[in-house]
Amino acid sequence: MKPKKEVTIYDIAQKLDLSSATVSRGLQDNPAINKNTRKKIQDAAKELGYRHNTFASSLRKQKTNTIGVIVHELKSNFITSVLAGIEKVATEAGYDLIIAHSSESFEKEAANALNLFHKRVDGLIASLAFDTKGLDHYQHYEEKGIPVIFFDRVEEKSETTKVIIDNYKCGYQATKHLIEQGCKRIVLVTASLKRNVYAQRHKGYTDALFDNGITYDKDKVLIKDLSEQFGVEAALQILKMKPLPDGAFITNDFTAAVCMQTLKEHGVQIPADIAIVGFNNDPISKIVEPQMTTIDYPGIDMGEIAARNLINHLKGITNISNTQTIVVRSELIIRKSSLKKKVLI
Amino acid sequence: MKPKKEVTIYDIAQKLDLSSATVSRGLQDNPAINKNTRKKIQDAAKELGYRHNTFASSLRKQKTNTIGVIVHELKSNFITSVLAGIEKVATEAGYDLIIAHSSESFEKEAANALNLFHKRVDGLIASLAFDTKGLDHYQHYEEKGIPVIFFDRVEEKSETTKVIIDNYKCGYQATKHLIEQGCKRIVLVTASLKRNVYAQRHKGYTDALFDNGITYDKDKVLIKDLSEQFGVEAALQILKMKPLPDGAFITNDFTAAVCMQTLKEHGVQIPADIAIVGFNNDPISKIVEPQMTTIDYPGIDMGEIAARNLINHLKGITNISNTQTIVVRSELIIRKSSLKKKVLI
DNA sequence: TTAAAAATTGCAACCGATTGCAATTTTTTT
DNA sequence: AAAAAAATTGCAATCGGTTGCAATTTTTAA
Repeated sequence: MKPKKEVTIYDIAQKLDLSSATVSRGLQDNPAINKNTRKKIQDAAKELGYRHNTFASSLRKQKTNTIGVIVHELKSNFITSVLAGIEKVATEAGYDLIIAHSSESFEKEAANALNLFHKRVDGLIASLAFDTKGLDHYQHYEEKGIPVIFFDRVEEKSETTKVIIDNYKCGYQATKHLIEQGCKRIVLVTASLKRNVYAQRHKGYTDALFDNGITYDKDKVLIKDLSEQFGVEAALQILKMKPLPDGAFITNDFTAAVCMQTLKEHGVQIPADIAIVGFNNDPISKIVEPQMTTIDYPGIDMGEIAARNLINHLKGITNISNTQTIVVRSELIIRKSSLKKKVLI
Repeated sequence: MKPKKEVTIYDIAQKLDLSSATVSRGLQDNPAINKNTRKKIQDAAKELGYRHNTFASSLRKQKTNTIGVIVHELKSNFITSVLAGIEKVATEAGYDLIIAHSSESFEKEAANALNLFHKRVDGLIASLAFDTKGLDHYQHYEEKGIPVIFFDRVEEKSETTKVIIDNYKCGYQATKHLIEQGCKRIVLVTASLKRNVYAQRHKGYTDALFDNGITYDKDKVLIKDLSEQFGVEAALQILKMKPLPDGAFITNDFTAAVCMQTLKEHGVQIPADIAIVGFNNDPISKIVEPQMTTIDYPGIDMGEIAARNLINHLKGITNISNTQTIVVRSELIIRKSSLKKKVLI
């Protein structure tokens, strides 16, 4: 509660009888300044309790050393993994992070994008909201030449750099796996097909059905928001289907867990009656009973890759526009929830 | 890729043949400026694609309109709820957020505190890491008169403002509930007692035992990090105890879920053999089987309260130092994992 | 010992927005 | 119509650090 006056480079300069320019350089360890002088400056700074003024610096340098991150949701194991990856790389490279989340709202996403733009982030890493249409709200960035990298939820047709997984392959594999387990009536529970990840998974699903001679039935595709509530709803819908489906591919582990639980409450045996495959390899997938077959993909790696590419671009080491799309590995992890047949391992 | 020059108030001033001072005021809707002039300025700003320069403004005004948040972990449903609460209030009040997380490391927490200090946040909201000792790393803030509010994980003896729940009561209630269900050998699985929340819960546990004539047995208290791994370890330890415990209070739902799962794999019946109470009311607590009794407390409210108090202080409406401790409601939610006796509801 | 090269340091002009106070213009009052 | 009050607008300094270029000092070479 004693608002001391801030210490500036001028105070240091005065104390050491130097110019502010020398002090500024000294604090940055600029080799143009004599080693002893540098030491003296840094010591004096410590002694006086100097703190670097980011604004003054950013104002003059026209960059902030800050990376903006926009995610569609924080309450997601995948997203927090990605953030961990981004943070690791960014911290090592001396960049700060500003994290914003859109809560799956296009409006909030656009507002965040604008806000971070005003905050003059040096670069942006983003994952789109459910209902985000187009990338016009990132227009500003392009105009100013501020690099933007998208991950996971991206706009496929765009010319931007993206870090994604092969959602088509995942959808295909998951469905094929269910078919191999003998499933013939496979439900797909997913979110808006306007979002690339869900559209691709859906395509993988339909193609796998087709390749195995199973007719696609649009009534078996349930689309909503992948919330807890939807898990219950989906289960109830499935229960109403005659004949009862014998497999379900649910593109989110939490929703899948809730759905499975509801099905079980209604006397359905998993996997005997209905085999289930989730998506994300969330910790919850190992907690539910039976443990859930799911798709694993490395959030932390995606974060690291996105951040590293962005930073390399910022430092002029590489150029983002050369790297259009980076596909990260993903794999089907088979657990009990989908195993109708006995397997020897 | 065409780095246009930034538009400044001077450009607007020139275009409208006004002074930069008038433009600055006009952009802020300062009533000292003629209404028509204000309109003209704002229109011109839009037309030219002006964007406010936060640094210049912060540099001059000596404040950033930014609140720093330090959390011990992002991968936590509770924490993300708190963040949601903080964000809601902050956004409404026109404050931005910078979120940093310490990954339960004292060093990272201190580094983050320093970094946010350098970024000149107007105020700070923080929750301490496991092993954080003392509050010396927030010393700078006090010296500069920057308000800091702690939530959940706090330093009890400190004179700071805190938003917490009554962990003692929670620990007492949870334990008492288990006793009422007939448990006599109750295990406590928790984290370092150096952290207030765990110390208080522990005290509640011991007092509840004492009040009910049960001897405290320190071998029944398992302390570690509340990780997934620890859930397994705790279960194995419990299994080794002779006679087998008949109740367990595990101060984290995820750890509790893993522990419960491991116990079940070893043939233990829940709750018949061992009744279990968790902590947090994480979504997972409703997914496990049987559904888990747990302590619910409102992360979102805690976030809102913390943010609102901080902002009110910043605006001079209230003074933080008058409000030392805010205790938020919490309650025991009884589910099947602890019900040894039949209950009529 | 002197000239040339290298190493240090300082000058001064930015970066953009804000704001106390003065100046000017407009409106109201007498 | 003149004086006083109110409404607008502008002047100019300020926030603190950065950096191109010039000036000075030191070191090395001749």
